[in-house]
Amino acid sequence: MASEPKYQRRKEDRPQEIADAAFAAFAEKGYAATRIDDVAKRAGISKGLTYLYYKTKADLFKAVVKNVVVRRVDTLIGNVESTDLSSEDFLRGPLLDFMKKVPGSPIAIVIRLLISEGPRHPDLVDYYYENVVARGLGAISAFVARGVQRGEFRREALEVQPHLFLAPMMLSMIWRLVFSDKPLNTDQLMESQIEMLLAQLKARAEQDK
Amino acid sequence: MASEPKYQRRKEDRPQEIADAAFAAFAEKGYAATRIDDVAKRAGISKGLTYLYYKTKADLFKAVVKNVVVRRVDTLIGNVESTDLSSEDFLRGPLLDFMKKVPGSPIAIVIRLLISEGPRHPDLVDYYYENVVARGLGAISAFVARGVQRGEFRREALEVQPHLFLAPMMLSMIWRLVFSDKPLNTDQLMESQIEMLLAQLKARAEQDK
DNA sequence: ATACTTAATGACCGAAGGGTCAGCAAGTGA
DNA sequence: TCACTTGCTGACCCTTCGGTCATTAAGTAT
Repeated sequence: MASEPKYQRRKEDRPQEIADAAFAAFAEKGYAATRIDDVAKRAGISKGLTYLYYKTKADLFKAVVKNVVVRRVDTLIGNVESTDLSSEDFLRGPLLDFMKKVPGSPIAIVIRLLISEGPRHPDLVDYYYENVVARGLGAISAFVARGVQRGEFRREALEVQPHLFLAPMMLSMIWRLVFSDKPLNTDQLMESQIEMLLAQLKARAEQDK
Repeated sequence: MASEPKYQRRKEDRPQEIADAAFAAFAEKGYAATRIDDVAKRAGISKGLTYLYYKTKADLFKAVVKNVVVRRVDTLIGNVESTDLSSEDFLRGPLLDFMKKVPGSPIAIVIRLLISEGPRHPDLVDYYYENVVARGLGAISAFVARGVQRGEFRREALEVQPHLFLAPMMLSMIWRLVFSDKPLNTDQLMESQIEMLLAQLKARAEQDK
């Protein structure tokens, strides 16, 4: 009678599994309060194995953040460039949908980690800035510029800071992270902002300053 | 010849001094990474004394947050109620000034702490919500309602969520906490938002939905 | 001066947890 | 089937740190 093997060797899958387990643990307890033992238990392996694939806890942290980022951002930014909707419809449709999803997505967790641990991992902050923030803001700026070229937006639209699109999304994210039980109609928040911005982008100049 | 006394007994001042030292330490390293020894050293006392005034590290954390909160919030909210400026001037003046200051103030630090440690201190989150967030949002709502009563704002202004006023402030705060070295004209962000909101609040209805 | 109270010290304890490594056993090839 | 490589285990080490407490000495009242 063959006895059950105690474990399987799965060199290929381990890193991803460990990173996933670490993400779950960090999400629940934060970086500092997460024990490597927890991560290992979640991944169904021994503590020692974690150190075979990630030299230190900080390395693991970095892998987790990059992992979550690369998986999602690219597809999302791609949409902005390839859509054939009118600028107005795109704002009210796909962009708004995206923004509504973010506060409840893993991206929010990553942001929480960056806020609390960022100062101790400046290289990670740079990585995140370049690959997410700068690209995201760039995509919005490009989108507005295209709207102007097409004659959908007035010329002054170019001066609107792209950050304004994201501000209510950030507030919603923080709100959910901190006051998870207090109600807030975050969707409406973002809708209102988009409408305000649209009014701003489209309006023909009516008064000179 | 009288020898220097090794220390002075200053029962009255110690709690405040310890809380201040703890705030500085938490601000620099975060809650989990702060050692009670650090706090004691900053306060110029021994570790043991800390425990005479605060039973646990968590107690100290709570004292710090409440401390920073109570000192500032009340005066700020008072302004909203006692001003004699027109609603429009108040928005562009004192409110805007206040919002510009917050991202660089200790309040930002407290928010960072709440974001990272909140889930482990639900009573603190509740305290903060009731004494800062709810009151702040309430003050804004009351301000808008008064503007409507005075005929400065249109009736629909009542439906604008007060959170919209604060969204760019939140984004600016997070930005500075995470990307302290990347430039961003946060003042302009908040100015634009206020102008957009003013347009929204004042506008006579031009179209029915 | 002297006795007394208590703020303050700092050595110490015990638990926790990051990181190591000697050895085990799962897979592999002949 | 047997030798060999290496993914994997888990006991262990050692430092760190929250929290304690016996002791000291600063202030005070008489």
